[in-house]
Amino acid sequence: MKKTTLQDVAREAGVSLATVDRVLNGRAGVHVRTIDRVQAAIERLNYQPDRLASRLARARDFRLQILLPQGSNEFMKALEAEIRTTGERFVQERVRIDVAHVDVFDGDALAGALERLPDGLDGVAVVALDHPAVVEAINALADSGTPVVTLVSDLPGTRRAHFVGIDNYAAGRTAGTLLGRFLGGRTGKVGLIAGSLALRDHIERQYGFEQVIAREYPGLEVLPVREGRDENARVETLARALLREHADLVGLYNVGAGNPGVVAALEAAGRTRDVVFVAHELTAFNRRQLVRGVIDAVVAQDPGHMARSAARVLLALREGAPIVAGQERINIDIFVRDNIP
Amino acid sequence: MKKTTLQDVAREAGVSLATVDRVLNGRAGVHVRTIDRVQAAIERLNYQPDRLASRLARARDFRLQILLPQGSNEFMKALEAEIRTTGERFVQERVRIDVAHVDVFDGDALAGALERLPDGLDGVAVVALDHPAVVEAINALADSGTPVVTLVSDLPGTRRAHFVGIDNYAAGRTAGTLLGRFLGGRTGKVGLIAGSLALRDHIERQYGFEQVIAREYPGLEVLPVREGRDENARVETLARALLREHADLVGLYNVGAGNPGVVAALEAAGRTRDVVFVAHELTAFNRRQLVRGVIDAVVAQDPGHMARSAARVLLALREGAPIVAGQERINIDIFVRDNIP
DNA sequence: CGGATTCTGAGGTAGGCAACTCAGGCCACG
DNA sequence: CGTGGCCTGAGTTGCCTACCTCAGAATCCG
Repeated sequence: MKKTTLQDVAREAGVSLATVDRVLNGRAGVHVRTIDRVQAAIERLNYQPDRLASRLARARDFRLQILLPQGSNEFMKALEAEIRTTGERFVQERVRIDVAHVDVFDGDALAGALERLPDGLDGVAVVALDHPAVVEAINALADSGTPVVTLVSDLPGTRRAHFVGIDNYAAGRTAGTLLGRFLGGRTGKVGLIAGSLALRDHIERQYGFEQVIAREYPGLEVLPVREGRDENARVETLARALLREHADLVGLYNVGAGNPGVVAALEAAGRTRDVVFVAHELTAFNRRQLVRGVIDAVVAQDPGHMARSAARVLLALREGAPIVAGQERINIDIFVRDNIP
Repeated sequence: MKKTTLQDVAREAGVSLATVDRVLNGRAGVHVRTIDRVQAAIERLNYQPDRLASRLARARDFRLQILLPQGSNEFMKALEAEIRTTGERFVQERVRIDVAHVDVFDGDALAGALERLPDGLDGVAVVALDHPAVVEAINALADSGTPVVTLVSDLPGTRRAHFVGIDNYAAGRTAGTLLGRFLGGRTGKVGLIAGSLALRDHIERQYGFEQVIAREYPGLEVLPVREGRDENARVETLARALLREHADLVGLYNVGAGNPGVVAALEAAGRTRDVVFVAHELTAFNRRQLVRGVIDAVVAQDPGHMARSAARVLLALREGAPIVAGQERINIDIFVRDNIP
């Protein structure tokens, strides 16, 4: 049994290739009656377009737009680098990936950027911020037929087609379990540092973490969260204060970036070994500290995977191809010193 | 700057398309002088074949052959299922994936199967067994121009082009670190169960595990490894014996399959909570035990990723396309109850 | 108001896209 | 005058798309 082609469908429906193509791509200029006939033929023959052929024949390249927060942390930089690498590879597949930067914390700016996006985009990936204007802008884009995926930080209330990222609540719980188990029955206080309490992912992680500690490790007391704004210096100040004020501090969890600050504080206090420290993301720095034994575990999401997944998902959405769930799921990765890639 | 095509190369070299194509695909019937001319033109124009077009124009589909151990454990079954799923999707891309089963433990049988593979294969993935005849057969295949990758279990001495799997030594170390840290200073004996000491991956894991425990956790003593042959009943017997003979058993590491046996033994002894148990692979059973808290951590490799990676790598090798290292690296995944996908 | 003219919507034709492939053709050699 | 070796030409792959055609409706003009 040979593969059924557009030709077959055209013959079956009694129309020309162009008409079938118009129906398939939802372009105008076809009578409703004809559309029905063509669709019936497609059903009957179980026709599936050949992605290779259609990509080859397209005049225009696919254009994907990625919106990242500007001037941000190491993880975002890694993500951007991965997106660019992915972009280079996808050029060969007739896909162009553009990266733009916006101010994450300014909802109106982000919404404005979304609205001012050029026409003819085939997909948009955006690091979403929870703000009414952003919700609106994403919905408008989605409604206009441009597939939208959220990246790293989700906005579940919108009509985005997909989320490329992890469940940060589960990530926080994971951090809690690791810290709790690594402490192995020791009792005392646990310091908690977040980047900003305006970031949904940070709040979710914090919440998951606190919940696990409260429920499973009664001997541990989580201190009130402090905001480090993902800046090394500021984080260091916070960490030093925590160490100074709480002699019985046994654990530290940094929800966001700024880990060099934490490490510096631990080193200054000479407590790199006995304080269990759980951090996020497998940056070059964190990698070194894992090996040194200063960071005990890292909870991470793979920026390379995320970049590729965003591109694949957007393309699949555009081409009407199925999304392979297992492939596009972003795992909550745990790294200890022994399984660093 | 437009993309350079075969046409351009042909014009530049002063030959026809067909000739360039022959040179590109290393087919016979071209004079050495002409080959040089064409290759020079390719260099000069920095020509890169269009995979889309070539896939489309191929008369024949790509054919990949996967060789899996027969009648095996849950992980292998999951891997096979993933390979079949991958195969279904790749059909649309002109790739056919066949799966065959061989007896893993019989080196000659595996070598024979490799030698009897049909002609015209575009790639072979094999769960390798360390046996001279197998080494020989893999090298012969590779030398005949068929890309070969090893799957799950590697054979570094051969001319296989790639290994799809994890570093099992590191996986064992990871298990050791998790177990050691989870025990948090408790002292006592640690039981070690392997499937078979003829399996390279099991030995490597065991070695990595023992090394970490010996070096980092002086309070723990690893008991001599016992072979459970990946069978539940046999593993249960071993686990029961360990629990009975060692009152101070605080940890268990099962290198292979048969975890239901371990769990049954732990339950019978009423020690599901206080013995730290680290297992491998995220099977349905292990997932449940993680949630229940009987298994404390799972060290895993993602069968879906491995299936897709094997297919992608073989294709890339065949098409002369680059391999994206980050995408094809198989991670040593750590799962605790909170980050189960 | 009738016929000519211009729109407009519906649908067809043919020429790409970038490679693969097969039936020949040409030349030189024996 | 065969026979290889080397190479060309033209047809294919499955789909996209710019450019047409054509009928019927709307508009115009005398």
